[in-house]
Amino acid sequence: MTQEDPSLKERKVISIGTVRDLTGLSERQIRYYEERKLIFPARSGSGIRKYSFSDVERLMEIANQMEEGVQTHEIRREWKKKEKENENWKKQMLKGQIQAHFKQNRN
Amino acid sequence: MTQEDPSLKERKVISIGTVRDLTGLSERQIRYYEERKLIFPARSGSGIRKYSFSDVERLMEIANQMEEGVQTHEIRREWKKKEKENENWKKQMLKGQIQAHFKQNRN
DNA sequence: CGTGTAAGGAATTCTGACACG
DNA sequence: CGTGTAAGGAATTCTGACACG
Repeated sequence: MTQEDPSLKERKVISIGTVRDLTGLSERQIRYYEERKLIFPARSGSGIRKYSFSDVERLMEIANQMEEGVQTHEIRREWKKKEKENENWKKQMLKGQIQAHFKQNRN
Repeated sequence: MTQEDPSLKERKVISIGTVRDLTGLSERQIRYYEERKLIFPARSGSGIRKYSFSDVERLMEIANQMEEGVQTHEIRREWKKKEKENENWKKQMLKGQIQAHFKQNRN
């Protein structure tokens, strides 16, 4: 109904204590993963970290990787890789769209 | 992906300061509307109020009503009324489903 | 490297109350 | 009735550091 929904999952509104409860991680761990550039909370005016549901999901993925013994460094590397692949995929899709468009016009 | 999504909007994870920022209402107002049974935050173990995105939406509707000069009492009354109507509507739908089912079986 | 913890301070939240109207 | 505010206390969060390994 109210149209501001699209990004509910991305809104940074959850503070670290709640994230702790949601993920089962310690605050120390959550802050550390930020230090290692795995997670990027927003900050309230007074400097308090605010997380989104997306961030919470991400933290749970990180927790899984860590359990498997993967180092934060590796997690970050893999993440960036997938990010790049995703971008390329989007580019290809766009290309396809454009070609399809011209094809249609020629018929 | 992670299957716990359905209720993202209902998860009580936002504390009152953030709700204040999101709605523009004062904390006093937010607590008062709770006192008047218009909103029902959860409580953390230590007694801190936690709101959902749904609650935030609701608060914005309340704010609109209040601006129009409607009393909390009236808002509550109207709300309960709509709730009841909604329940009846669901019952009717269910009835329809059942009838359709039997009809199909007879053919 | 990843995480626990004690330390000190700042910001948040809570309740009950007085105020105005 | 609806809301502001000062009051005192409890819970939360923050950072930088020491510890272990």
